[in-house]
Formats: sequence, C-alpha cells, structure tokens
Amino acid sequence: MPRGNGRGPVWWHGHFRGCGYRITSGREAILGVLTGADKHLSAEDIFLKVHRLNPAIGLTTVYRTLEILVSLGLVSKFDFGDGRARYELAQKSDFSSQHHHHLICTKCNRVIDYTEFVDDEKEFLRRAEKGLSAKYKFDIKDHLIQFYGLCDKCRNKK
Amino acid sequence: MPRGNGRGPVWWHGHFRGCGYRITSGREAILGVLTGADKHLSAEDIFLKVHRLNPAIGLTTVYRTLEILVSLGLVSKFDFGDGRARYELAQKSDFSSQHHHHLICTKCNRVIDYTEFVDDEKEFLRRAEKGLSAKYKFDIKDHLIQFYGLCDKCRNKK
DNA sequence: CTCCTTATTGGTAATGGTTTCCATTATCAA
DNA sequence: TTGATAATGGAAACCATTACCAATAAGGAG
Repeated sequence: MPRGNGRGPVWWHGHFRGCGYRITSGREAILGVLTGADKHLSAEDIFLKVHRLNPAIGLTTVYRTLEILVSLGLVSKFDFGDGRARYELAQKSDFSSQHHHHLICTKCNRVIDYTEFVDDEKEFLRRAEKGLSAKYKFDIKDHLIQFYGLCDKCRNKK
Repeated sequence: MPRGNGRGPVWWHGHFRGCGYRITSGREAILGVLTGADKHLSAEDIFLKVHRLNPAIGLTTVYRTLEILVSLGLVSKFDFGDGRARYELAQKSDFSSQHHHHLICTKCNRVIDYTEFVDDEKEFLRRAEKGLSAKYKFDIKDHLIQFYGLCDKCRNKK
C-alpha cells in the first residue's frame, strides 16, 4: 500500500524509476507538499512550503519537478488567467481524483472546484467531441471548461 | 448607419464618447485593423498592421487601447495558453458576432473557431449555471470552453 | 562499500509579453 | 483660440518562467 510518511518507497517512486528519473530529496519534498495540499498551488506557493522543510531547494527545481510531474500525468496544471499557473495532484494515493472544473471569481481570484453536473457535462462533451472531430478532422485530447463571475463574498460588496 | 470608411463618425465613436474617451488617430487605426481582421490577433499582430498604416503609433498604445476596448465589451480577449493574448472584435458593425468557441491544436497552435453545437451547449450551460449559482451562491457572468488536440495536419505527422 | 557516469541541483542571468513612468503632444469643450 | 487634461511613445520596470553552467549527488557496476 502506498505510503507517504518518510522512509520507504512511496506511490510515485515507481513512476519516476520507470522513466529513468532519480529519487531526490527535493522531489520528495515537492511531492510531499503536493500530497498534503488541499488546493491548487502556484509554483511559488510550493516553493515557499518546500523551503520551510528544506531551505536548500531552489525555485528552479520546483519548476523542473513540476514539469516532469505534469508530463507523467501525476500533476495537473491549471491556468486561471491571473498570470501564474496552478498545480494540483492528479491522483491522491490509490484514488483517482474526481474530474472537476472551476468557478473563478473575477474580483478576488478565489477558485471553487465543483464536480456537479458531470453527467450532463459528459453527455454534452461526448456529443460535441464526436461532432467536432468529424467536421474538423480534429483529434480532441482534452477540454477546458471554466465559469467566471462573482463569489458569494464579492457579489455582496459594493 | 455605422460606417468605417474614414472621415465621419463610426459605430464605436458613441461608445468612446459616452465613457469620456477621446477619439484619436491611433484608436481609429487600431479599430480599423480589428474591423478588417478575420481572426484573433495578438497585440503584436495588431501593432504590426497598425504600424504599416501609421508608423507613429506605439505598441504601448495598442495595449492601452485594447484594454479599453475589452473593458467596454467591444473586443474579446482570449488566452490560448501560448503566452500571448489574442483579441477579436466582439461585434462587427450592427451585427453581433456569433458566440463561438475554439479548437486548439497543441502541436502547431492553430485555432479553429466553431459555432456548432451551440444549442446543445446552451442547454448544458443553462443547467450548469443555474445549478452552480444556486449551490455555490456564485454569480456566473461568463464561461470558457476550449478543446485541445491535434488538427488534421498534425495528426497525420509522426 | 567504493567508484564513476551522468542526472540533478541552485543561483544567476536571460526571456518575452505586458505595464508603468514621465515628459511631450493632441483632443475638444468653453 | 485657448486651456485643462487625456493620450501618447519610448524606455525602463515587471514578473512568471526558462536557460545556462559549474558544482553536487543518485545509484548501478564492480
């Protein structure tokens, strides 16, 4: 069973080994932060948290490790339009994280995850992808759906 | 009837005046380029075209004017994830442009507009927005839907 | 365990799109 | 025509991200 509590091999070691990547203390720390995070973090957020655990780890390493993790599909990268990317574990431990999208407050930049309406969405996406693939000979690999507006706090402010 | 052929007032003059903005030759040129464009242009694209009409107009003015146009809702700003924003007239002359979304090729960055499936989409969005607004007390103002994949040219390359 | 190849590292400099600054110029209401 | 002030352009600043490079460390071979 995968563990993340220090010494022994953890769930992601296999993914790294299998691709020829080495296990380093920097990568351990970064994965540790991502595993413990409950929301999308920017590279700098991650750097600051990692820095508290191990001040020797540099921002460059954070970016490089995140790039690897995204390419391995272990981490998802999001763009909320505020000029900095956010990162989030794509799977936690054994469990695949649920597919979800985001509500983005255009005033305070708060981001709310939602997993509702996935059935509606699945059906819509299935039809759209099928139709668009055929019409434009486009091989659709992924999609992005985001809603923008005002969160409950901001909508009540003048 | 709105015109865009040089001397007299054109369709957007009223929008500018109404907000206290002045009509300048730079803004005329930029709006002219946008009106004549048939696809999303980057700020630099617009600058280069404007520069051919009037070399005195600087890149800064292009950015500033685009910011105003977006804030007035006359121009839409898109982020296709390649690090530069794209701009497109939100309405052409009297006609509202059709609501559309984008297929983005992750290999060559080509962008295909599509207006298909808007009925499906409208229905899906209507339900999603209604449900999400209620559940999260989120006042949804806008949405973003994009599909990523390989265009017909790139999918056939190794 | 030790050695050796080479992936990885951190700090710094560079990148590139976008913004800010500021002195100069142009718009347009009076 | 004039004056208040919005708009301008060019250069510098900004800022997240990337490239570079000499120093370090992971981990397989022996």
